[in-house]
Amino acid sequence: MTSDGTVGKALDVLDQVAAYGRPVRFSEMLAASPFPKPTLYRFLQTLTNQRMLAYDPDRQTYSPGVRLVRLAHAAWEQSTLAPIARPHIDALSAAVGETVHLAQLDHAQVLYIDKRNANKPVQMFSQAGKVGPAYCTGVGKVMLAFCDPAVIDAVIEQQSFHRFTAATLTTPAALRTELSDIRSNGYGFDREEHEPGIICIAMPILSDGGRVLGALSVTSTTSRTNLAGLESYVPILQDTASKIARDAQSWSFPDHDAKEQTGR
Amino acid sequence: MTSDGTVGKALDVLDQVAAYGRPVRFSEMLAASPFPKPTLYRFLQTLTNQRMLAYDPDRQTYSPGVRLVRLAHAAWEQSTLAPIARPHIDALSAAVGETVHLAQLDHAQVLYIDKRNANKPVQMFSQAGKVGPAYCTGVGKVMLAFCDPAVIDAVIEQQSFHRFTAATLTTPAALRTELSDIRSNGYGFDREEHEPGIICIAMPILSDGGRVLGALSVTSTTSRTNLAGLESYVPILQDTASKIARDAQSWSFPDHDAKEQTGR
DNA sequence: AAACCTAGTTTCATATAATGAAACCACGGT
DNA sequence: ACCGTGGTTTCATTATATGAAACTAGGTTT
Repeated sequence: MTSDGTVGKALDVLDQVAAYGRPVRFSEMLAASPFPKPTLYRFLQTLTNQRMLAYDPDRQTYSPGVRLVRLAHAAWEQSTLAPIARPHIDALSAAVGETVHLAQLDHAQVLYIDKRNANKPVQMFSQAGKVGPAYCTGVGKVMLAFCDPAVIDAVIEQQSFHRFTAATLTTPAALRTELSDIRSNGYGFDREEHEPGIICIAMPILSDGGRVLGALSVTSTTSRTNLAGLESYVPILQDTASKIARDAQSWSFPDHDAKEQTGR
Repeated sequence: MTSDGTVGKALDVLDQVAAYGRPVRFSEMLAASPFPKPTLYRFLQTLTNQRMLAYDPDRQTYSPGVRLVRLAHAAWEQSTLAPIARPHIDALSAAVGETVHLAQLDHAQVLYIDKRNANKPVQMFSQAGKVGPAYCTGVGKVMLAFCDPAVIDAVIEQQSFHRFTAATLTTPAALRTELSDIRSNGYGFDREEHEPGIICIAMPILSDGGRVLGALSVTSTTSRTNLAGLESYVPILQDTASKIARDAQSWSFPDHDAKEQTGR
């Protein structure tokens, strides 16, 4: 499944660099790479020439390159809910005065697409582009809950179920009952499952056909409110989600987790 | 120079998709592509499998994929000035109350890395990740002015010199004298050269060695102020730029436009 | 200072993967 | 039923990626 052709391998290398989250040396990568020395070396050269990577000659380190930022802008504007949702998120943010997140599901992980801080608007890549675990975030669980059973199985398979807090759901079984609850409610919570003191209410964004387009959430702290307090946002969240879904409808959305086109 | 190997070609295809700025059909791309039909077809398949592209089966269109957003987040955090500059930009924004831009030079174009909106937001062309022309933006001219002569020549070579407004500099000669002025002043302006009514003052961010790290600018409109008014921001801009440069120093920055590593 | 690492770079015969002309589908129109 | 356009697949040919081994530059130990 993974790695089709030379291009796939090169992109794996790119992912590997990105995964470090810091400039990384050749030897370091080599140790963790399935590729032999010269192969890895050439991939890094090629990617650097293409400015997908940036090379620091002093420290001899590689990091993700600026060309990605440019490409991502196009991706963000065309292939995510963000541009459609923007006005609705703005309105929601103004109404609730709390941190608002917009997320989509990408490859078994939650990808944050946009964000409004309570106080000041934050730029797109400062938070947007960040990924989080699907099993212990409000948006993650809510999106998962409304996916096809087959997708749910596949995604659960890939979760690490790392315990972040005392409340983290750490077993597939616990997660499945939670998903079931979410399906009957129509929305879900994060009960300090990812960070202590941080709670949120999350609402799925569903197309007419019931397909999951994304999710949005309002986040707060236990010091400011509680789950019941967050629940008062349900109407406005539902309203916002359905407006986004409506607008997305006309746009006719690409299927991000589309099955491979070819059976090969 | 362009296109080293299969990977380079695939990335060219990716760029092509991104350049359209909208979902694009296979046949449309084929018409504009140097590749023969099956080759282009396979590149699109590979990129789609890798989620660098998103394919809409209904409309049979391709757009940039979400994987890019994730990768770009890493790039933004590691290979741009943005994380280092953030606190300083925040302070600057608060002090001047106008739109503030942070930009870097990427491949003869201006890449906007971060942005703070004015209290009173004016709808404008720019956003983080967006690119603009180097020859008719404040940040572009200012960065170019302090580049090596060889780089200047190369970049000027690649400019389109499209006339956006009456004030746009449309010849290499005009641009070169402007750059010379900027070098002696230490900063530069955008005199409605890109958009009518929009003016800005731009300050380069230079390392100790005099290398161009990026630029920042304060933008306003002719209805609110004039060039002389913007000039009053020079001290705070200089201060901000030097603080960013100082912080970047310790970080030891990758060279984005590094010469190719190998003489081949 | 000679010997010896270690990390990075280059070579080159071989294996592998990309290539693209042509053939093939699928479907909407006539 | 026929044609035509747009998309997909085949397959012999060719170009490209591959990786063992050899090499080089710095730094470290004897």
